[in-house]
Order: sequence, then C-alpha cells, then structure tokens
Amino acid sequence: MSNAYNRPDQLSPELRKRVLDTARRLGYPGPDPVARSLRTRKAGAVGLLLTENLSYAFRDPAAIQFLEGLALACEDAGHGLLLIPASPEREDVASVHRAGVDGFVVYSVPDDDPHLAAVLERPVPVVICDQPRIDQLDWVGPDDEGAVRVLAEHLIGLGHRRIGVSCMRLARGRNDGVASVHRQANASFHVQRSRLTALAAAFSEAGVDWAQVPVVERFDHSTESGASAAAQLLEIDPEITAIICTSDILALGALEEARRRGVRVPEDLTITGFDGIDDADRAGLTTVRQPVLEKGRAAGRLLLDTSEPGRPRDVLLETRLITGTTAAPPRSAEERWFGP
Amino acid sequence: MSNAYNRPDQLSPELRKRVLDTARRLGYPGPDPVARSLRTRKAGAVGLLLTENLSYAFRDPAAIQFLEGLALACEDAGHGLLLIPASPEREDVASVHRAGVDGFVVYSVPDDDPHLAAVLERPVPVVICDQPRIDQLDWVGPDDEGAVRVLAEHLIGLGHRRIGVSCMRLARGRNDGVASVHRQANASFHVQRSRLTALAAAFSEAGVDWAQVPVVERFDHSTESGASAAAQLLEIDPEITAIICTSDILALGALEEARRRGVRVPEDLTITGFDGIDDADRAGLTTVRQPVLEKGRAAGRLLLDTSEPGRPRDVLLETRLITGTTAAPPRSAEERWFGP
DNA sequence: GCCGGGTACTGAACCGTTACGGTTCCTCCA
DNA sequence: TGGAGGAACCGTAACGGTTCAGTACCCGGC
Repeated sequence: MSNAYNRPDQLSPELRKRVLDTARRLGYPGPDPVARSLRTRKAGAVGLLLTENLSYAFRDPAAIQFLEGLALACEDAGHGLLLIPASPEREDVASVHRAGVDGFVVYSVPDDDPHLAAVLERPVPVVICDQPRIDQLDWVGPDDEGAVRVLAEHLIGLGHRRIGVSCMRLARGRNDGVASVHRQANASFHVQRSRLTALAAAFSEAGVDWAQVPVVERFDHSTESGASAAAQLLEIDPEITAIICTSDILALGALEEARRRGVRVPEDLTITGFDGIDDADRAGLTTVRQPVLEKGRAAGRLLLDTSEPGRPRDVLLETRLITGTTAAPPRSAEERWFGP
Repeated sequence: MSNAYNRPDQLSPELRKRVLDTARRLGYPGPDPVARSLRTRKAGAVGLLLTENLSYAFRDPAAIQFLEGLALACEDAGHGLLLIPASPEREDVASVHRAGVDGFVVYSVPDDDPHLAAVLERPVPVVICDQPRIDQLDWVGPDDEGAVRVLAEHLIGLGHRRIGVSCMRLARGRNDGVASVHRQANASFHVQRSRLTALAAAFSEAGVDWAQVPVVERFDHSTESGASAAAQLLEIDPEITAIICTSDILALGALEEARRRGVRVPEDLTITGFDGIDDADRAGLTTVRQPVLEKGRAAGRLLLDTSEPGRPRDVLLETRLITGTTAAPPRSAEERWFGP
C-alpha cells in the first residue's frame, strides 16, 4: 500500500492507479505521518528551545533573525521547525518529552533551566547556541568576550572612564534596577554575563574600579526599557560620559531618552549597542555586529549535517565593531584635545 | 512501564522506583514521543503553512506579529508550533504529508498552491487565515474590503482623485512594474486582490476611471521596493496627489523616497499604508490598523478549541483607520479652500 | 472457610507504516 | 525446452508506547 504512495517505481502504474482508486473509495486519508516516523525513526523536524514566553523572542529583532537563519537551514534540508512551548511559569517539561523531532537547537536559555535538562535526556543530537558549551554537544556562538573587548577598548581609546551600563535581565526573577557585582557575576543568562564580565575586565585593566560603575538591569527588552535605564543611569551619575548597552534595542531606547532630554549624542554622551540589527544601522549606532542570521543557519546545518566528522563541533562567529555616529571622545577629553 | 512515567498514582512508589532504576540501568531514554503520538492519535503540535520562502515571512512585521499571536495560543494549550517548509520553488508537498500535527493554520497562501491542496487532503482540522473562505473550514481574517473602503473614502473626502497605488506581488511570478487591471483582478494572493478591488470600487464610485490609475507591483516586500515603486509612480504621473500602499512597509519606503526627492508629505503628496505595524505608528503614517496579533491568537484558539460549537466558525476582525500625519487635502484642493 | 471487593500488577492487542525476504511470473538466451 | 535472471508483487515482522482486560493477592465480614 504505502508503496503506491511513496515508491511509484516499485510497481506498475496500472496497479498503482488501482490501489490509489480503491484507497480513495475507502476514504483512506493517505499515509499517517506519525506511524511513518515511528517506523523510519525520523521525524523530519527540528525542535527549537527558547524557554521564554515566546513573545519575548518575537519582539527581539536579533532573535527573529536567528529564527530566520535556522528556518532557512531547515527548509534547505526539507525539515520542519518546531517551536517548543516552554513558558517560564509552569515548568512544563512534558512539552519537551512530547516533541517529535530529530534534534534540538537550544538558544540562549538560562543555565539552570529544567527544559534544557529535559532536552539533554532525549537521545537526539543537540546544538547549543549563545550559551556555555556543554560536554559532547555541538556549539555555535559569537566571540562575545572578544567582541566586547574590542568595543571597550574603542571607548577607552576615546577617553571614556566614567561610564554606565544598561543590560538585559540577568536572571529569571524580575529586577528593574541596579545590578550588584554579585548579581552580574551570577547571572544565569550566559550572554549577558559574559558581556558584563568582559566589560569589567577591560575597564579594570584601564584603571576603572568596576564596583563603582553603575549597571542597570531591565526585565523587559524594549526601547522603553532602554530609555528608562538610561534615565536611571544619568540620575545615579550625571557625570558619566558613555552608556554602554548590551543590546541594540536598549541602546535605541537610550538614544530616545537622550533626545528627549536634549542631551547631544555623541557630543555630550556616547551610546553604544550590541548585535547589529537593522534599526541600529539606520540610526547610525556604534555597536558590535554579529552575524545573527548566519548563527541560526549554522546551528541548523550543524544539527542536520549527517556526515558528522567527529562531534562535538564548534562554530565561532566573527564579530565586527561598527563605528557609527553615536560614539566620540568625552567632552572633557575633547576639550583637552581641541580646547583653548 | 509507561505507567511508571506517566501515572505515578497507578502503582506503588516502590515499584515505580524499581522500574525507573532498571530503565536507567538499561539505558532507556524515556518514552518515545512518536510512538506515543501514534497510539494516542495526538501530536501535540500545530502546523503552520505559509508557502513562502520562510525568510519572506520573517521580514514582514505583520507576519511576525501574527506568528507571535499564534505561538501564544499554542503555548497556552501546551502545543508546539511547526513551521512547514514549503519553498515555492521545489513543490515539495511531501513536507505537508510528513508533518506530525493535530491541525493546520494556513496563512495567506496563494489560492492555487499545491501545499494548500495537500493540507486539505489531510484528515485534520484546518483554519484558514487571510485568504478566501473554504467550504467547511474555520476562517479568520480582517474585513479587508470594509477597511479599504473606509480608507478610500477618507482620501476621497480629502479631495484626492488622481492617485497611484503601490502593491505587493500579486502572483507567484516576479513582476516588478505596472500591474494591468486584468492582473489585478486575477491576483492569486487574496489579500492584495481584495484590497485592490475594494479600492477600485470605491474610487470608481467617486467618478475615477480605475483603468487610468497606475498600479505598480513589487515582488520583494521591503522599504526599498516601496521607495522604487513610489518613484515609478511619480514618473508615470507626476501629477498624482496620493500614493496608496497596500502595506505599511511599502508606505514607509514611499516616505523615504519622498524625503529623498524633497517632496513634502502630506503638503505635496499624501501617502497611506495598511496593517498598522509599530514602525508605521512611529512614523505617524496614515494607515489602517488590523489586530495582527489577535488574528494569530484567534487562529490558534479556533484550531485548538475542542469544544467545537458547530464548525465551521468565522472570526471577522475589526480594523480601524489611523489618521496620522501623512494624509492631507491635495494642494489643488487646499488652494481652492485657502487660496486667494 | 468462603466470598466480595478493592488494589497492585501483568500481558497482549492495537495504532499505521516501512523494510525486507519470499513468491510468482515473464522474458531472454542457449 | 529448460534454466537463469529479473521485475512485479505480496506477506509479515517490527517500531514503542498506551490501554484494557485479566490475574493475583490481600483484607474484612459473615
């Protein structure tokens, strides 16, 4: 029977037609994909674990581009892409167990997430993305530390010493406000943690006491959050000469806030972002671009590439400093250079 | 065995522990989701058919918001969301057959798409979205004709008679240029077709000869396309007083083009969009807002609501005219009102 | 001591497909 | 005419979990 549908070559066209006609007459709805998967041990789909209220992901341009890249890789291989429901609230690990997939991509999930643990128990390949490496698993990610260091050195070179930092949430619980050094070091969101520690390292080397640098955290990832974070930083220390944001969205919000206050960028205040999304490009933001779409595509390829030349494999993505129009020497330094 | 995992209540904790220990020792990886699906006849996932190079969807803010709404509804029900690979090039209907899902949402797919036909053959519920209704199937969509009519009447009321139209692609083949009346009427993308016919009807009633109205089509859906479409319209007829775009993205591109040319909006030229995306809001675009996220959510709910109070059901979404700052009376009319 | 009723556990059928080996039958060539 | 070889077709055994009927056992009541 199934041959009639899937192997036209194995039987004569005449018989095939007869079988198909009879099947139709009997109301046979075509081969059942689930039974097929059971038998062939292939689901034809890739699972994506985001562990976020999904809407969080859909509002982050970087996440969307990652999704696009991943979807493209899946499409190339004829595989579907299954978004796993994993709301942070109800710890519904069952959704991971129920997912009929040939492998998982895990993207930027907190280290201690139960869904991640559930994925690791499944006997299928897993690719880790924007997270700490896990033994024996393929890994894809940008060189966050290196990228941050380049950005930091750019700012240090410009003369900035008194800075403020605006970052995304560091752990599951909502915390809109200053993040202590302890909280920074123990952040469960890897990307944020590594960016902050790299910043701390670079500025410490330049003689800045990191404990004195105000780091403001925002739970929601939106330009509004970025704006309010910038406002809070300027309140904490009106003398800061630069606001470093760990994402472009936050930076765009900071730009808005500066405009609202009549603070000139970059003359009075330097603002930098991170990621290199399109809107940042349009705004001329000084930021670090990482190939987000490539990241998604690489993750998909890694998972679907069956040739497997010795797992685990690593894909380290190149980043590039984009010198836009939102960073300049601080006023004091400028005066030193061009002043009377 | 499976009881040990899924029905802790059915057996003594002691036996359960013994079973689980033995299972672990034997390297049993936990229940197989596919086998479970086969037996229970539930996949725990919803399929989404977009029939586009997926990247097309991921670059359209309206589509993303739809996706978000749909994902939210799925998440609420603990279902996964499977993106079906359906590139327009290779007509790979197999991907539809292979999808292990409990139902499909079909979103803005050309009427004659083979993937759509394949979906209809599957014995699972289907929700149609932003497309013509199909017998016996649930349907979700905005009142496109009504919304367009409100917009058209607004412009007619302002005094516009000599207009140009910028629209998205009307059929599968690439066609960057003027779309004949015939092509408009036979567009296989329903949304575009209904918006154009509604526009034609409204303006015809106002005494405009629709055959004389330049309608420019663009294959790619981007602000660049919107800009070049606007340029082409202004070349065809420099006297037009308004450019009506069938999407906000195209309208934003038109705004860019106007700025580039030094054409003042709305003094010299009125520009309107459609959809009501966030960027349109920020730009102050005069447009029609439809609840895109709600649309996705409604589609998901319809599909997953098992109470089924008499299918098929219809969800007609409300739209609202947003009077931004990009529409005003045409210069000639203005002069008539305020001139000497 | 026997029976009824409940609980704890076991075994087998079933879901629908694909893979594979076996059978038939036809053709071609010596 | 017989045998080899191949094409076309058919039957059946998994795949792995769920479900349900059925068995064993225990306890209390008469």
